[in-house]
Amino acid sequence: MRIAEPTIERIVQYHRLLKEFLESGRTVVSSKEIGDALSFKASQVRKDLSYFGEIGKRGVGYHVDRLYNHIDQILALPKECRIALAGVGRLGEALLRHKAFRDAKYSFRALFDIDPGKIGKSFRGIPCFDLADAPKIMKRERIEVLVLTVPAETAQKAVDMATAAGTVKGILNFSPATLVLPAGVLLCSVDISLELEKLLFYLKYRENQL
Amino acid sequence: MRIAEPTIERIVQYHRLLKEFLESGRTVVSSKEIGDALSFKASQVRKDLSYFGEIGKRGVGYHVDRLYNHIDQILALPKECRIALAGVGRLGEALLRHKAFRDAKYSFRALFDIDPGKIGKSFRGIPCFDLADAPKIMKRERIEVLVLTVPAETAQKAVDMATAAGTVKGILNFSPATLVLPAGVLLCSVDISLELEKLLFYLKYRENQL
DNA sequence: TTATGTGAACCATTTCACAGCC
DNA sequence: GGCTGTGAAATGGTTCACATAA
Repeated sequence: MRIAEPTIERIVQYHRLLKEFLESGRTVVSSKEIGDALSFKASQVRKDLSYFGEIGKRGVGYHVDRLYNHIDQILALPKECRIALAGVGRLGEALLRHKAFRDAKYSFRALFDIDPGKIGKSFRGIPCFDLADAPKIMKRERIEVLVLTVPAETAQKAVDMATAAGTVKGILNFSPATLVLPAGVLLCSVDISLELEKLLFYLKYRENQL
Repeated sequence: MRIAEPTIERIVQYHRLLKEFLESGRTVVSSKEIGDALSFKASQVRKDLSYFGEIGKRGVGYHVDRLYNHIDQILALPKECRIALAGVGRLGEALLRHKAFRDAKYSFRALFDIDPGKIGKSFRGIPCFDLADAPKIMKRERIEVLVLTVPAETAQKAVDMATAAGTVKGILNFSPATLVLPAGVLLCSVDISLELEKLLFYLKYRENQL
């Protein structure tokens, strides 16, 4: 059965919340309590959790420990995930140190840029290569995930170079470009300008409605 | 009439694309051409554009100049937007210089942090204050939008401090925390860890399906 | 009695299909 | 003839309501 994107977004949030509950020594939790903590409806929580089997106890709730481990299984990576980052600018460097990647399972193996001032240097101990060498390096390092923090103009070229070797399975894209990908490569985009413009549109729009 | 969030996300993308077309000297464009460029269906593009009035010409397409200006009106800010940023870490600094904010309409007026090593200093010419002084500064500077780049643990406190004066209308949140907001404050969240976990879940999930 | 699990109802969004205008 | 604008149909996602189990 297919799992919808909004569902998996919520699953990730349940995972976080349950980790907190687990650390605070809590043993049981109801769908209502989870929903209240994350601003979802209790029925939504129950439906999401039921996609992966019957895990709660009727009349009782969910056993925190059991539910956490269950979701952990769903989200856990089978093995180490080898990552490369293209575009060693401010945002790229911020991501190298970001909490999201601070897990033993994730490892940055290579950086790419087109700036001669950066090529050959290391950042946080990770070597920066010329983007032109990406096909060779991606293959050698068996990189599966590419983090894209290049300007929009360079984004497609970076994708083409990085996916040429065929090792890349997914891209986390921070550029505002529309990308053409080889078949079978998954894309997840974070478009900061778009989020800002969306927020400002709604602020303006709401004022006009009043 | 209410405009759905997916629609406004696409509108922002039409705006970008039309700017490119305008600069390249193109004069007319069809819904199919817009759709192909951004990976949307032509019917989707037409429906989106029709929400804001009849703007195309039947049998012809959309006049690039006219359509661009039309969307520009929809998205344009009525006036300067005064922004503050809480959490002057790597990500915060990256955002201060990010292209998304590089527009005469946006102006960062204040930064906030709890690190004594940062308080009193300036970053990119913008003064950093103690988060405890946020109520006073937010009011004085009449800040309408808050960009949140603090760790999850500090996020709620930063929101409480920054919204206390009642000037803040919207928050662009980069922390993975669930926030409680005063009534009437809009929230737009960018959760980097969540996006990464989502991508990796789908990679794993897809492999298991094969 | 309490809280889950789930089919059915509901609501939102996308896509279709074609009438209407250039 | 070609392409937009738009009701209607289809799809996708959320919420309800209640049977079920502890």
